[in-house]
Amino acid sequence: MDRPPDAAEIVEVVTDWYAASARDLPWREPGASAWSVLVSEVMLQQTPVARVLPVWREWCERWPTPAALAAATPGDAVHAWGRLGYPRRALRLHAAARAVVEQHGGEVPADHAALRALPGVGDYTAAAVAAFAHGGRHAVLDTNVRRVLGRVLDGVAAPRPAITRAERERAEALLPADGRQAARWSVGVMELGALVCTARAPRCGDCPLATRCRWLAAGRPETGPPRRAQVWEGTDRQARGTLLAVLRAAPGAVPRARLEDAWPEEVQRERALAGLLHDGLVEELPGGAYALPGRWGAAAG
DNA sequence: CATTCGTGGTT
DNA sequence: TAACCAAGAAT
Repeated sequence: MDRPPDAAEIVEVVTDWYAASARDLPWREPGASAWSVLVSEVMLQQTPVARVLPVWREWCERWPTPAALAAATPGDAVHAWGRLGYPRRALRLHAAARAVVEQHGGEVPADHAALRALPGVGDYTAAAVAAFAHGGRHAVLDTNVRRVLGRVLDGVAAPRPAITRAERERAEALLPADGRQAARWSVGVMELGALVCTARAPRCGDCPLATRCRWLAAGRPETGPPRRAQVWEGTDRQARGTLLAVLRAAPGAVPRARLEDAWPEEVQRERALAGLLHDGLVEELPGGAYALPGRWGAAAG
């Protein structure tokens, strides 16, 4: 449980690098609200920064507080989510906004457990919001941080698919005692993984940890079995995405025939539609039409 | 613990 | 160009 002897050194090197090399992202600005940080973190789950930026700006302008989003319909959130992918995140963010209003007086909580209890907020996002928005001292273990620590400290190219207890305890042991310094270290090591210690073509020549990296010292060995390639053509996900795209583009309700045109294969279309209805991403109207939830009467935009 | 869940840029 | 993959969460 003791801090590794060179922990302070690694933390200092990374935080110095971050101060000089970090991207200028709006949710990192001093004036960013905890709510805007939460919105960014949920949007950034499995979605690249470049695609998040314009949607995040639109959301923050339109719904600057949890109460503002809570007053909208879930369908409005799904619609404004656009093409970020994994649209259930939009639904969960909307549900989180309502929970914040109802259970936390409209203020995004600073407590990790309270954050973790919000819809769409897992271990990573709870730690990130607690740390980045509130200065709390929490280990922030996303895929970037796991990759950097795995390479530098373990000498392996990629971390295991599932996070281990030992990994979490080590990350906690690395944390500076002060919460805000810990947050700076966390965002710094995350940024290092995003910009330098990347999954595919790491730029070890630009890495501040190059002289301390076990993986680089070992000659950057490829370790572990390659991940199974994810198929896309003909999957239920593609069908769901296609159907939801039709509903997103429509001003209001959509007749069933238009969904049948969008995905002619019946068995898969019905399965996908049933899934969307089950998830609450789509609403079935009395007349046999479909719409984003709460947007059946929506005019345009 | 393994699966499911979008999307589009990069290599 | 097909494959890869980008700040995970829920079940």
